[in-house]
Amino acid sequence: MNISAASKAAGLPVKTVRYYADIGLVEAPWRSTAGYRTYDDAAVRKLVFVRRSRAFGFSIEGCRELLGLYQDQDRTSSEVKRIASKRLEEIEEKQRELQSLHDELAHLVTSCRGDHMPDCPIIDYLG
Amino acid sequence: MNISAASKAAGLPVKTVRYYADIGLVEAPWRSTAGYRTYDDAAVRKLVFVRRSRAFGFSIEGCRELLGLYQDQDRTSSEVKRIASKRLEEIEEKQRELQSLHDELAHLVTSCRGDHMPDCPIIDYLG
DNA sequence: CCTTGACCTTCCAGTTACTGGAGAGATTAA
DNA sequence: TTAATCTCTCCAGTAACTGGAAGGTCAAGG
Repeated sequence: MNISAASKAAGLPVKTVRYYADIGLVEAPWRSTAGYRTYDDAAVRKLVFVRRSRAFGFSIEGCRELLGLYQDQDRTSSEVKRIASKRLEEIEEKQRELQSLHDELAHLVTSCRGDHMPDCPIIDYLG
Repeated sequence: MNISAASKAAGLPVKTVRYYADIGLVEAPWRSTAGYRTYDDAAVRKLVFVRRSRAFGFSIEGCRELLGLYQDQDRTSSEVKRIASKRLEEIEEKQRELQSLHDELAHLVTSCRGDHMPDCPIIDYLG
C-alpha cells in the first residue's frame, strides 16, 4: 500500500501520515526500491489508533505511550486506565474553565443592548 | 514607566508586553533616550484590556479588533456585541465537543476494570 | 517510444502566541 | 568602581501539522 492508499484507509491526510512517520510515531514498515513508503494492514491499524486517540485530545506523546501499550502483550489495563483517567480529568478541568468563561461572557452579552450607541458593558468590563 | 513596571501593573509578563509591542497590538507610547520602552497609564489600560480579552479566549486579531472599538468613540455597542456573541458561540461549540468527548471517554474509563490483565475496552475502542 | 498526469520524495517555511536565552548596552545602589 | 539589575535586539523553540517548491517514479494512452 502506498501512502495515499494508507492515508485513505486510516482516514488521515497524506501529509499527516508522513509527519507521523517522520517523528517516529507510526513508521512505514517498508520502502519500495524507489523509496516510496509502503504500509501494511498492521501499520494502518496503528494510524487509525492514533487518529482515534488524537480525537480524544491525547497529545502526540500521549499517543506514543498508548500505542506502546496497544502493542504490548504484557500491558495491564490499569496502565491504560490511568492514562485515560488523566485525560478525562484534563477534559473536566477544561470544561470547568469553559463553563465559567461561558457564564461570564453570556452575562455580558445579555446585558449589552447592541444598539447604535457606544455604551457597552462588555467594553466596560474589559477596560 | 519602564517595561517591568508596566508589566506588573498590567499583570502580564515582560516578554509578552514586548511581544504585543512588536506585533503592533499595544506599542509603548515613547522610548527613553537609551531606547527603553516607556509606558503611561493609558497604555497600561490597553494592556489590561488585552489581558482580559485574551482570558476570554479572543485571538490576538480579535483583541486587535476589540481594542480598536475600545478606543473608538464612534463605536456602536452592536459591533461589540456581535464580536462577543461570535466568541460565545465558539465557546458553546467547544463545550459541546468536550461534552461528547467526556461522555465517551468516561464511559470507557468506567468500563475498564483497571487490573493487572491486558484486556481493556479503552484499547479495544481505539484499535 | 514518448508524453502526460498522477503520484511520490525531501526540504523549507508558516501557523499561534508566546517563551527562553545569548550578547550587549544602561542604570542604580553600595 | 563594581556588582546587580534592568533593558535592548535577535534567534530559536514550542505543538501538530499544513502548504508549497523542486524533482524523481510510474502507469496509461497515442
